[in-house]
Amino acid sequence: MLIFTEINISKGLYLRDPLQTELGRKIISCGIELIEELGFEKFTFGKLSKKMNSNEPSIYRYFENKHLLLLYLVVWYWNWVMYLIDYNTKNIEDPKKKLRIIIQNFVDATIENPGVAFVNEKKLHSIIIMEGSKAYHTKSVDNENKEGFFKSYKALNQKVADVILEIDPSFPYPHSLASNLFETANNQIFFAEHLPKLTDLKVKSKNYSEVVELIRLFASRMLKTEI
Amino acid sequence: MLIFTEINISKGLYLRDPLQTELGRKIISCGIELIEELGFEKFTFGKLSKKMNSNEPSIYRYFENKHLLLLYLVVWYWNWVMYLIDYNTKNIEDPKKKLRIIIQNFVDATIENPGVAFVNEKKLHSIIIMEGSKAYHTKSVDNENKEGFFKSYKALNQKVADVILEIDPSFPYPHSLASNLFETANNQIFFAEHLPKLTDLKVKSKNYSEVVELIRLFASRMLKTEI
DNA sequence: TTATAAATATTAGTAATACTAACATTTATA
DNA sequence: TATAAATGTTAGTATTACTAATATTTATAA
Repeated sequence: MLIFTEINISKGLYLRDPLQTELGRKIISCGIELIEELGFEKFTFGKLSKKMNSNEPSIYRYFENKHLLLLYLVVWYWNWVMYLIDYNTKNIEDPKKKLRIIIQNFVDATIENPGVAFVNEKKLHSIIIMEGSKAYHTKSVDNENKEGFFKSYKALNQKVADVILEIDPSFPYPHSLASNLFETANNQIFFAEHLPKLTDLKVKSKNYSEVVELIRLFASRMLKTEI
Repeated sequence: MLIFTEINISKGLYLRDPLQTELGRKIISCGIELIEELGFEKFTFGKLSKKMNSNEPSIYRYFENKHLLLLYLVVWYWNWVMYLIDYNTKNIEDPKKKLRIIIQNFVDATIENPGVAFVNEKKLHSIIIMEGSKAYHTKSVDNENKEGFFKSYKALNQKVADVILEIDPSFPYPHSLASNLFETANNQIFFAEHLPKLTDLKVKSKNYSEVVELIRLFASRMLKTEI
């Protein structure tokens, strides 16, 4: 069995590794709770420190600012999805079956058994849906890309692109399709929950089965074969 | 010829209609310049007032906060794309041809002739690519939806969904495909410009022809007919 | 066990942001 | 010319996004 580790998180993302200490793990767990509750704009390190019964300077010793904490969580999520895909596609040869599993894990990386005690995967998933794109839609994205902060997303994307090419080696846009399936999954869930006129899906109480069906149909038609 | 007006912008979005005064139009034009330059996080009304040689309280008489100014610009963009589509698909019967024109206008709503003197469409387009999704990925989205702030996006989406259904009346996800084509266009441009490993496209100096090709292939395969 | 280092907490501070109130001045309109 | 509307000016508050300095607690090593 694979072990889920965070060795893929770039050093530069944090000042002190939050996984190594109790306080660091509390920043992650309470940070997830509070960002999910308040939304990223209203979330501050001051409020987080109160929730943790700690203090602002201690948090600043771990993360330079709240943007890098969000990015850390998003990178964590990408690693978590990568782990789930690796784990669930192990020993599976059929690339179509692999893509089916990938889609399932794209849509709902929360139904799997708990990964790490201090990470609430359901709330992390909510943060990805609501705040995820803010982690890279910033003026600093190019510098952060140079620092290697997005290599998890790229690795995940490359893995999916490879499966796409296994299914159809002549498909001209494997990377675009891979990122599109991932982004579309998150986006259509957001629309279903907040702007339902922009989608045909119904999502009731976090039941994402219709989303899986949609993404499978998208993938099937794009690759001209039943996924 | 159609006239591009802003009657579709909900009253609640602003405190005083910026189109009615010189100062209001300056808020829009300088706001576009400055958000594009600084990014939305670093953009403040204080900086904007200095750029305009005006003052903060005057800006606050038009917009409650910078989030609503961004949303105003995004709604403007949706209306602008809607206008372009209406204008360019006028008297065209063939729904496939209509969808082709829609895709062209999704990808690049800037190559058309200038709409309104005080709006720099190229910079507005850059803002949409970089900051657009922040206009609705907030905790206030449900309230703002109730206020009708997203009716422009819904109307645009419905128009495209109708064309999709003209092409294939049995297609099960017309609204999802419509929103997906729009979001994918913006997203793949962002990736091409900032995280190129996540796409197969090359975008050099704002030449989006490859993006149009990609979206056309996506649409063609989804609808099982050459668009 | 004690010495020492490392981590955390406390206090206090600054500059910037996100506003609001009160009032003065300019500009438009009746 | 009177009046209202719009804009400008000044001044203020609460919050945010940090940082510095120092005290205290906790872990580890001699």
